[in-house]
Amino acid sequence: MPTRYLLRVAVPSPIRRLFDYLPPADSPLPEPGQRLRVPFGHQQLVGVVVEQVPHTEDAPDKLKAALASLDTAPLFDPLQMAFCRWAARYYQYPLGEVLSAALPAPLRNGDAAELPSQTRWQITIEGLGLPEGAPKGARKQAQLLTLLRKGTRSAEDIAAAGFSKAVLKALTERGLVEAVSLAESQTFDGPLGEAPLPLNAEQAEALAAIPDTGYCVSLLDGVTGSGKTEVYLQAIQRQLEAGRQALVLVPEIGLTPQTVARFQRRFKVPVGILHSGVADGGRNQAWLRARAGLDRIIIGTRSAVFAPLKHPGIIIVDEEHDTSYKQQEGFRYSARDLAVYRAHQLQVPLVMGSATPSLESLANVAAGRYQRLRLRQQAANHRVARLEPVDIRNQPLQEGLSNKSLQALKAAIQRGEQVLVFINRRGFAPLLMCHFCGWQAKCPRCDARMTLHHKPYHLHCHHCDHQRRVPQQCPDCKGSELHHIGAGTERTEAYFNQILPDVPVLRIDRDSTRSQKHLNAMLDQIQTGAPCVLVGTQMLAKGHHFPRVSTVIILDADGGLFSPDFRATEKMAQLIIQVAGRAGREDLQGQVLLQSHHTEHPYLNLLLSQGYHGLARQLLQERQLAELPPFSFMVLLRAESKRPENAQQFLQQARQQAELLIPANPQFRYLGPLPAAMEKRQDRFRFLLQLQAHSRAQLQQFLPQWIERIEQLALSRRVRWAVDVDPQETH
DNA sequence: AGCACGCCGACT
DNA sequence: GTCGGCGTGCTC
Repeated sequence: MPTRYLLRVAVPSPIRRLFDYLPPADSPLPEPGQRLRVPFGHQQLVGVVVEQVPHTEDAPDKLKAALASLDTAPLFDPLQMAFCRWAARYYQYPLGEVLSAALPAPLRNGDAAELPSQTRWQITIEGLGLPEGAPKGARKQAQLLTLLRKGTRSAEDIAAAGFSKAVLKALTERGLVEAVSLAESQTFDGPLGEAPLPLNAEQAEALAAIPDTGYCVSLLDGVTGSGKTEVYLQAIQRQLEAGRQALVLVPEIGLTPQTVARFQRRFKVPVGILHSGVADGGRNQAWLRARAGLDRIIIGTRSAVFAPLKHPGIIIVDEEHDTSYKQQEGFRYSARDLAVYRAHQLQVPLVMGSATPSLESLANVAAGRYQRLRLRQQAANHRVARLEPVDIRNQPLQEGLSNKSLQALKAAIQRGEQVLVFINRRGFAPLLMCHFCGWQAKCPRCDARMTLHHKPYHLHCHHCDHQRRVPQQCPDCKGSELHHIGAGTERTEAYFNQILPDVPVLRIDRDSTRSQKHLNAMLDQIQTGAPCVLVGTQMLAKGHHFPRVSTVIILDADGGLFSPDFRATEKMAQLIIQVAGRAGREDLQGQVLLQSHHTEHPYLNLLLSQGYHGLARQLLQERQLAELPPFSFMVLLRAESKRPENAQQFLQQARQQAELLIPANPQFRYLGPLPAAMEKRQDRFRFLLQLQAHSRAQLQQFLPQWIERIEQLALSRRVRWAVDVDPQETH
């Protein structure tokens, strides 16, 4: 008698186990990797078949039947299933949730995995050559061109985006857009559009060192302007010529239309974009096209590391030091680290690039796991900006600026250049305080002060988004003198507007760039090269190129020197070098003024005299002495609760359980429970327990056993808890 | 995580 | 009298 097979299914639920189901009545027995709609408690979920099993281990009476099969063939191939299983195990996150995170939203919710139409509309080379916003006077046409710059679209997509047939027709007649069949977009005489740039000796050497096939991780370690992208492009070209695909990961903010346009200009192949700025439908298409092998280059942010590839050829991780590769909640994976495993699994080369490589990657080079490819030489039209400390001890400051900085700023503007002022605080003032009694505006839900914003005028908590109106008088003493203390981007912007009434001041921070249109308008204005002052936060350090900026002022370089976070100095140095990379390009000699109260601090001096790598060497030595990552492996158990004692006790008990498994010893250390850096956030009290192990294997073996015990603690259901493997933020 | 069931306070 | 607070338990 034939056995009636059961299906072992991964369901997107926080329960760390698989569930067995009877196969759905209608279809043939689903294969591993196929999606099912299943009943789960009182809801219905989309699960993925992991295995066909002849019988269930326990509770056969509880078995339910799957409701329907959602795919006729596996959506995940065996290799991808294995990749997700590995990720689930490494980050100790439920497989069902990992598989769910690997899919674009529509597929996650059970939509059919179908590519709609066989005809695609594509922007022509002429169309790409036009500036953004053209043709002038034809708004709809310009908008459609902007859409098609992101990649080809089917007629359905275009209609769904609100464009009529007439718009498409007009663009076709102007020769700016053309129809291509899917088959046609696959077959082309060669992948090249624009000609490759000539390589200098270092670039040629780097390119030659990247193998065509087989696993090999290269760290492309090159200063800004040394032409890393050209090396990526030519490495990708070889893969395209061999009929294979390239997966390119970029930081969240780095995926600008300029980046995409550069790839599209260079190659005639279809490019897929996977990132949050692309609507669900588009992302779904890109995912399916990557899987079908139709898109030959897939560019995306963090989650694109899960993109399926029919003919994998190479993986690129640009700006590998960028922290946006690590997801900071839920499934706390690092796309950069997963990319390494994926490249190994697919046996393809991986190239990571950065001007400021993470200490992790530098340690991997030192250990011989990665090969380092250095680009020290800047292109002729790039010159390194000079870093200059500005001692602001006992100096009069105007809105945070020293006289020296102010003079440099004015001089640059007078020379017709652009200036960038970097402040790591948005809003008008980080503190509202009563002059009479010292009352401060605090967030009712967090251990944080509320930031005063002027446009619109309100108080805003940057940690929980709580907002309230600004009191007219002190709520405590009724005093009417409320002082705005400290400066944020808004205040600095207002200050420059006041002292330089004829100079445009552009503020670039999360508040001012919420509208893509406004951001684009500002970027356009910057590109004109007319003198202006850019005021902004970290956003300025990423992605965008400002060739006419000659002078950069970093208002406060001290942040990274005294932080309890062991990564703070590394991050500060990366930020300074990245911001400096924005200055003094083309023909302008740039200068970067670092305002500091600690100009003789050894870290700052090392950075100034030996550059990023000099400081990195020192920091790596210190990490080694302190046995901190990357010389040990860290895991955090985070817990939060409205009752602080619950969270703290939970971690205490979790630690006891851990010590039963592995008693504390020099190779396996425990720290905590400790209050988190901001103990209260959104009305929850947060604590953490830190584990540091010398052996990654030992830690990985320990984690599932520990979590099993944690789940059995009564308190585990009364607090929110999460395991964070390789945490970025350790406070 | 959802979602239901279950047992105690301030409302139409 | 009931609407709803969140504690507790379950999900093949």
